Amino acid sequence: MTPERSSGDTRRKILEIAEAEFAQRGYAGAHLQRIASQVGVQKTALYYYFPSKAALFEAVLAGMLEVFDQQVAEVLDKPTSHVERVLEVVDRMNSLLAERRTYAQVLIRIFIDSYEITDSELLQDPIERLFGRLLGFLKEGMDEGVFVRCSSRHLLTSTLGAVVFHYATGPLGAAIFEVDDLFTYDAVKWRAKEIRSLVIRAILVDPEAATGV
Amino acid sequence: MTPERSSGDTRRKILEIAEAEFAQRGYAGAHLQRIASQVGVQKTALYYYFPSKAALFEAVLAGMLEVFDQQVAEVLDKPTSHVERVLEVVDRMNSLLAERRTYAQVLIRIFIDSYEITDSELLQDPIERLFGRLLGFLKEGMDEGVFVRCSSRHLLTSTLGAVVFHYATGPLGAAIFEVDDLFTYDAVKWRAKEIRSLVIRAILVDPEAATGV
DNA sequence: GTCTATACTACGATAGAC
DNA sequence: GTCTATCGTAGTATAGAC
Repeated sequence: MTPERSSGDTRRKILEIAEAEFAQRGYAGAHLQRIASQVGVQKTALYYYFPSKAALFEAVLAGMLEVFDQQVAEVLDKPTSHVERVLEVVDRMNSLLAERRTYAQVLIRIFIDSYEITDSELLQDPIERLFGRLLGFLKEGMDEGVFVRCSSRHLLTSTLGAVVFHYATGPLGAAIFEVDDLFTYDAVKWRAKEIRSLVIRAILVDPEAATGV
Repeated sequence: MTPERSSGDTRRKILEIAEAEFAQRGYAGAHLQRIASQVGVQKTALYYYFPSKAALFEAVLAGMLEVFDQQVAEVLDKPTSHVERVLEVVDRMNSLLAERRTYAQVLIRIFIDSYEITDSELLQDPIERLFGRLLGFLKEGMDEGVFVRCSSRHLLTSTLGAVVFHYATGPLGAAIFEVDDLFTYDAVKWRAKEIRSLVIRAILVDPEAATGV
């Protein structure tokens, strides 16, 4: 093992468990006590790594935003067509939200709980970068005439809501689907197919053209 | 004034303020202290009307679900076409979410925080009724061949996410739109137009047919 | 129907031993 | 780097006066 194994491991483990805790219970509902005991340390040990609960929350959000931004950038920087890229972004989002099952809830909470984090400088930058990237891409597609012409901002929040909300619905959403879990292999594959065809209809000027992409 | 003015008024005022408090801060983040002081009574006075914080939360959710269900039922029971009705439901939702600015957040929290409320009998019924209504309507439209054939459950969560998320985005969403407030008359009218055209493209087999409805 | 007073618990956070 | 001990605050909730 590497020399820093223990040190880096604990910090990473704290972030991982805190992410799940914040996702399920929100900022106020998450308790450092619970996080610490799941990590296997005393509550106060958390303060060695993060100066406060708010700082821990910010670190969790920043980490998640970085992953999102990296994934989105990787797709959008490809030299493929706008049609191909928008579908790949949606696919990638779906996979990411399914693979890391806390992300959808955390992402929605970034907005819903934004009263508590709007003044966080650490997050302003990644948020602006991510949304700027996506808005710019949508506008390009409209200018090229392959995406329907409309408000790119509305299209973005609508699509985001459609894509993300599904995985954030928790037990109640599972009940609607009459399954135990929305994150099984089959459920995710089904979701990918459904959200893809919805996006095709909602965004593309010529939905037929997307067949086979 | 009516004889019961004071009594009914206080209860109503508590519900109204609690709704805003729960919406903004979530269940755990809402404090009875803050609710009481905004109502203008002592914290303990709340316990005269509701036996516990959880009961108050349930009452808030139940009230909101009832309004939603009533609005949806009113539209869906009309003898008009499926195309007309689906657009009117979306319009009505948009108006309702805009008029009562806490609803979007509360609605999303019902799902996201559903770990805390899945065992509430008071809410099971209205939730099932509302979603049953909407799912049945979507299936009917598909059977009639006017809505695109796909999973009605996926279509419902996607559409719900698209419609509701926008108004739940708080200050951060406002920042994306570069406005101070998403609830101004103009902003709401704009949103109505955008979400309507998105729903037309996403749900209707023949989007052109919706012009003029 | 609303108040004062209060019990009990748990939170986030700090200080300092090891 | 993690612990024990502890502080101050604030939470939900109860009992009983008025």
